[in-house]
Amino acid sequence: MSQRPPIGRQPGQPSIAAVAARAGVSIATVSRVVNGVANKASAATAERVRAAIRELGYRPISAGRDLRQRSSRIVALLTANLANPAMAAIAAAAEAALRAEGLVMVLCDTHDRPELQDEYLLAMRAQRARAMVLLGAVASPVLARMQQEREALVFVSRRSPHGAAPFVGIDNRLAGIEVARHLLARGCSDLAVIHGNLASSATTERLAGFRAEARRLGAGPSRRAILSGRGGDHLRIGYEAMGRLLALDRRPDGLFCTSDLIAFGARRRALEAGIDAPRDLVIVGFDDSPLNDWVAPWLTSVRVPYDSFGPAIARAIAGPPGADAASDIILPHLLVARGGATEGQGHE
Amino acid sequence: MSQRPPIGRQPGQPSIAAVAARAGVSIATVSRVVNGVANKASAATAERVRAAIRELGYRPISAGRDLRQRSSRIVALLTANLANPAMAAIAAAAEAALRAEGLVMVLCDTHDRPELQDEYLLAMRAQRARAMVLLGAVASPVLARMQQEREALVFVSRRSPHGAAPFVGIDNRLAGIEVARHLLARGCSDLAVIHGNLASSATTERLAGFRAEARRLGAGPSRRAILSGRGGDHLRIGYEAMGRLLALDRRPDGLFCTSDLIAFGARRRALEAGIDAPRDLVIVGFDDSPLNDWVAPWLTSVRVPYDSFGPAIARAIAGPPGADAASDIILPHLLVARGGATEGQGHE
DNA sequence: CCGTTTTGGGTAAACGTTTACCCTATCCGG
DNA sequence: CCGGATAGGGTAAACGTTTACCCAAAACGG
Repeated sequence: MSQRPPIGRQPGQPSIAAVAARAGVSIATVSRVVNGVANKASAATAERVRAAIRELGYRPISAGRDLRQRSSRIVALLTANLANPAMAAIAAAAEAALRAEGLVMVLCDTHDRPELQDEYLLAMRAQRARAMVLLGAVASPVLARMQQEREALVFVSRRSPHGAAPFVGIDNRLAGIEVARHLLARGCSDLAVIHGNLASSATTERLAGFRAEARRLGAGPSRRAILSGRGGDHLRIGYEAMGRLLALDRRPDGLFCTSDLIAFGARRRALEAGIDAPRDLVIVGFDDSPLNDWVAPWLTSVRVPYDSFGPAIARAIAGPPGADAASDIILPHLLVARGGATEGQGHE
Repeated sequence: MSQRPPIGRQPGQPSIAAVAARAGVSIATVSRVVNGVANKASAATAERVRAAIRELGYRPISAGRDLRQRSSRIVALLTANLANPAMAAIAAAAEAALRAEGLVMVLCDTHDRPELQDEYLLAMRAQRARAMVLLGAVASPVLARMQQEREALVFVSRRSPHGAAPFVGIDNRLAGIEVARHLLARGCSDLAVIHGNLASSATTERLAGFRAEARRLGAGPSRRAILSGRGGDHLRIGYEAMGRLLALDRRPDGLFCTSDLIAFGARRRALEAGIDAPRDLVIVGFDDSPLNDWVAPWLTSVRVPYDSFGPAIARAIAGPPGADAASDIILPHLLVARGGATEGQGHE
């Protein structure tokens, strides 16, 4: 059965010992040169070592280092839903930023399920991941425990469900306010909202800002016009909720969806009922994936700055591990108006 | 400066020794129980060990195992472009399938750049990745070398640029043929093509099938109606090429884009010129991301079976490392017709 | 009842790094 | 010319697993 070569394959893979031998120094010296320890090798020696490394094509095996240092160069990114282009965009940005710091990103899709999230957290701790980045965290036992054990955690987009912790994201409340203003500025009088999981701080903050501002301007949406949906599939949530919205006696003319996917679902349902956006109904989404410019010219959306997320995440990881609240990194967002009078309002 | 605790953090992390002590056995026994080695522990002992593991919350640190076994549980997935929802969908499927096998997936975005691909390949080999999955490989020196050193490589979607190697994908040539038939069946008489990088086997095969079948049916597109674009941004390629297509004396009424993103770009340019799809122009794309149903009801596209890619990739990895040509895994595709007569043709 | 397997389990040697110590020259200020 | 710093570099001990050996006891075939 065990027809695979006993164990010692990888003929190429030169070890540090091979380099040391070739350069005529000890492995300690090679290690020090590799890691750039100062005052530990003469210029000549260092150059000899570097030459040997080049010639052999040596790269330190991470397992050795990881074992010794009790920590790896891996950073785990747990995303709630990779099918969401916005999440994918952030993941891509994070990957680029992390690798610029010499870190390796492993990607896990939790599908917003607590057990899966826990399983991943445990698996990643066994990998001695340097940090876990939660892009859309959900409450779970292991997460709670790790947070109080001060494991290196960074919450992106959605705040920790278990108290203060390092956070990277935008000002969701302010964005909600801007959306309300935008809809009213476009002449909408009957507002409605379709939102996802209220356990997400992003959702609740957006919603709170929106409602407060709409009410302040005398156009607060009725309670019956604020719909939510179960499950993680935003497309279906939007589709299904729009159906209910259409059944209302007074049809809304302005709709805020707390994610673009919800907006996609809602619009499709509306179209089926002969209602076209933005002609009959102004829809505002959230996230504004880079693809929107190409596939959704009808959708006004709040753009989160994907590219800035990468470096911000990297910074959060490099930062103090015991970072409390104050260490939040809030990035600027931008309401991108489409399909109407060409207006756009920024936020410094 | 070195204010971080000297080195021995992680108070929680129990090691195999702790488990052994608690269960009153040697670490060897613990290891054997963990790995399910038969006939090496009595039922009673095994249960005692398992109890200790549960109580301590023990998980083997991978670095230890990796070092000893000279191989990790990491599988690297190098994708050409994570911004493409189709690639993201495949990545997500692969991740799920791999983790079901106890493997961990690390994601790298090569942006279709050879140097970056090489850098990643080297980095992943240093991680002792069990296999590298190339989702859209590009020719590069390190890739060529690794392939001839029989490193575990799996090519997805796009074949290896360096000769025969394990492959997972669809029958691109056949798909191209079906696209030609579809356009003609919809009454198009002037066909055009916009394609991406010809170094991609997927592109060339699709193109070849399409041209051959169109010609056979007496409607081969003129040479001037086959356009390509430089760079990796398919959206721009489509947009720009469509511009050139519009300048042609005879405007095509059927367009084959070798990726959906190209189609998105093309359609937008067409719209700007007042040409609407599918009314004035039938566009067929390729990949058919799950989002298309929601955002692109006008786009007919060849759907690749994302979900099947995950298990197929896992199988390819588990398979013989020296797998030659014959080990290709060809998955069924499906032409999804939208925006016209509701027809759909499958392929078993 | 003897010889041979099989079962159950411990010992210790890897695996490839990093790094705390140790040691020897030099250098340099006075 | 002496004493201390510093530069340059080697030795060996971790790090946490897996697994090749070794060995005792039990089971078993005759």
